[in-house]
Amino acid sequence: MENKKIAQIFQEIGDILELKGDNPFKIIAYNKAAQVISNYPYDLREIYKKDPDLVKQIPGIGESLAVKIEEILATGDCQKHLKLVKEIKHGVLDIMRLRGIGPKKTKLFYDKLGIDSVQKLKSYARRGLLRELTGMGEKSELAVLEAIEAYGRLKARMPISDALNIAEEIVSFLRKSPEVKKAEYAGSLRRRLETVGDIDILACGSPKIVEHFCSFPEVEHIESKGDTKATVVLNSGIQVDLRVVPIDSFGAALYYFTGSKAHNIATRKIAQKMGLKINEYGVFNGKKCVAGKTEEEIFKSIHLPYIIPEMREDMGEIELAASREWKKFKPIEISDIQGDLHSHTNWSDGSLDLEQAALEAKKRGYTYLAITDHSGSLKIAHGLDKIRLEAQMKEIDKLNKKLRGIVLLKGVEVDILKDGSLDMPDSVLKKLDIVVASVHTYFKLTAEEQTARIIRAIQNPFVNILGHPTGKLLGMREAYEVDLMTVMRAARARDVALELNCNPKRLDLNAQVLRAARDMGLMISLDTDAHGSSQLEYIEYGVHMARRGWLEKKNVLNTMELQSLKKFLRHG
DNA sequence: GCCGTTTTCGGCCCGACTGTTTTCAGTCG
Ligand SMILES: Nc1nc2c(ncn2[C@H]2C[C@H](O)[C@@H](COP(=O)(O)OP(=O)(O)OP(=O)(O)O)O2)c(=O)[nH]1
Ligand SMILES: [Mg+2]
Ligand SMILES: [Mg+2]
Ligand SMILES: [Zn+2]
Repeated sequence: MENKKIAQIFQEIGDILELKGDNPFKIIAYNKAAQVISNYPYDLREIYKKDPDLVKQIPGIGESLAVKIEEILATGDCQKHLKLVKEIKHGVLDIMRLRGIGPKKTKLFYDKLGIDSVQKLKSYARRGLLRELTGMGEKSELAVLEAIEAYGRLKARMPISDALNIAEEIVSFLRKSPEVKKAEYAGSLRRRLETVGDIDILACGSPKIVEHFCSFPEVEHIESKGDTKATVVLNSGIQVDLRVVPIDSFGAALYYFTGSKAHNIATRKIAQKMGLKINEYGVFNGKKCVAGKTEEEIFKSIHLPYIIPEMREDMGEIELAASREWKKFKPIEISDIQGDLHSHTNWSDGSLDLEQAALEAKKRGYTYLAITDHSGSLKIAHGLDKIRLEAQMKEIDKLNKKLRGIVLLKGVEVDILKDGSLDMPDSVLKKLDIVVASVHTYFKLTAEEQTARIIRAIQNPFVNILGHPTGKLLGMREAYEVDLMTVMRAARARDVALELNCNPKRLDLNAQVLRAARDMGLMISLDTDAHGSSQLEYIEYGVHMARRGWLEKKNVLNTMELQSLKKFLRHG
């Protein structure tokens, strides 16, 4: 998918134009285009091939940017970008990315002192030469040094699971104070983005809350602090933003702080057209506040129904909410989930035995659980060979006679070998209730090879689900190169489902892919890939992610009752 | 550079904190 690269080019054009002091609204246009393209569900190359005119129908892409997209698709880059990159030293972009240093200061340092790298900046700051510049002083010079220090220590984007626990801790810490009437986490965390840049927390009550917040034991230092907001960095290097507003503004502030920024701007524009103004304190008609206590009120004031946080990305959700389609649209809920179709036991690299696994599923109110241990070629995972898998099948049959209220499905997570064949003979696969096929090796194939390999695997008549379809590990390993759209069409044609792997280290399938799947009627299976006790809980991450991809009950395989599920698994 | 049931020109979300400043620019959420 080249969308990411195109988005990066537009983002960099925006950054350089900003450095040069170009028209701020042009810069906004480039930034907006980058945001839209990076969240766009479809491969722009495919869209362009289908009909070049479709590209400029994407909101935020006009004539000029459509031409540049065409150029990038054809040549790998565009002249405007190449020219701008030549005009600046690359080090100045690094300077601009330092916290508290933006385009204006970066330009000042370069124009007046020829500073074109973080290294040089540090040396000038140490020698006290920055404070001489107009608009600079001792404090801002020190801030530059601190920003350079912080650059290495500050945590980059992290998987959502790394932030969730600490966010909940901070929220309960705040709630202990009598000053705090309400506290919630917001931002990308509340939208359940798979990675988050920081933790955003909203509290309602008096300005004293800010002090209390800064006294949280894990706070390493305070970046900024006022009556209504503060930014701190924890010992772990995680940044936490607090926002404090009066209780009557709770809904407006939660709405503002949940974002996304693009969604906020979009609905603020709608309000503007209606003669209203939305900010974090409420919706205003002149001086009069017409909404603010709840998020529902805010939506109502601009004639929109409530949109769930997971969808607020300004990627069409506002248009959907305003359309007739909305009545029929019901995002999937956790209670829709009937079972789990990918789990491991101590027969391979899991820790529970079959019965314990079954009981955990039953405890969740599930009616089925598929046991899908690894196949033999995965030695590190103690994969099952044909003999042991058949032995396990017998055990499961026996156990199912005994179990009440839960059915174990006999399955395997069969390894996809390098050539796309499967690590288990068809004669065994055909006896199973369910087959998950996944890639665990040879991540470095070319996109063409990997695509052909996976398609061959899912063309096996016994495969039901393609496991962790991109192989990415959040913050650890990139997705392998693969033409996912082609894989998805092949899967759709053969009634194979794609897995949304709910393990928080993976969250493999993002919102964009899920939306594409939804549009083509491709089934998605929300699988926890549980390897031990309590890991069926990962389904929560998956349901949130599914909602980000606009999935409804009907798009998700494991919302089916056992009977219809079995029918689907038999391919009709 | 994008966009349009008021507009094809003239707007483009709105506010808090910091530091340097005699009234605000820069940066960030
Ligand atoms: N109206 C408006 N709201 C903003 C703006 N910037 C940020 N916000 C709101 C929406 C964001 O979701 C929220 C938190 O800001 P963050 O910078 O932490 O972004 P967010 O949490 O969405 O993503 P992140 O994972 O932290 O990068 O504040 C802005 O320029 N305008
Ligand atoms: Mg955030
Ligand atoms: Mg933030
Ligand atoms: Zn697995």
